[in-house]
Amino acid sequence: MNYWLMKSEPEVFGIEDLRLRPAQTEPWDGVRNYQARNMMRDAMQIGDRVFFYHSNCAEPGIVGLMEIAKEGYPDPTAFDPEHIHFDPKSDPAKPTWMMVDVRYVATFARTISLKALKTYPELADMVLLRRGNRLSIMPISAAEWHFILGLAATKPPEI
DNA sequence: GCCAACGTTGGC
DNA sequence: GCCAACGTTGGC
Repeated sequence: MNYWLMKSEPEVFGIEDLRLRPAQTEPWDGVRNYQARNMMRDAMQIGDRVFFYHSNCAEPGIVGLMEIAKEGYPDPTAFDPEHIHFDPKSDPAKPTWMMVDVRYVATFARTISLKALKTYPELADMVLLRRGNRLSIMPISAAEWHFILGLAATKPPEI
């Protein structure tokens, strides 16, 4: 069992959009970064748990939980010239870009904000909090996972 | 809207 | 292979 964090801009696709999808499941398409691609292709497994992170919004932070519903497979948006994530260099016979399917699990009663996450020494080594980090998909350690779940289950983090 | 940080591109 | 220019991410 692995733990992950995946970012999305809520104005584009937020956790409420996922919750309302048929089967509450959605392909996580459009990732065009090799590190993130490698994690989806090589490491993510069905049943892995995922934090849903809202980025580029009024209150960036972790808003809920998902799980991996389908392991890495080619991202068809890379081959669609009409699509915003079209990549003319990607060969359908040898796909460059991969995606996974995610399934909705839960929405937290309150966002665990980036600002709050930064206040806990237990989370000091989180990839998310490393200076200059821009990965849209990143691993979470088991210790970090359980600590953050504890925050969500108890009183809402202040700040 | 600004801008720091980082990845990618392409000239050489 | 170097590296400057450019584009993107994402917090603020």
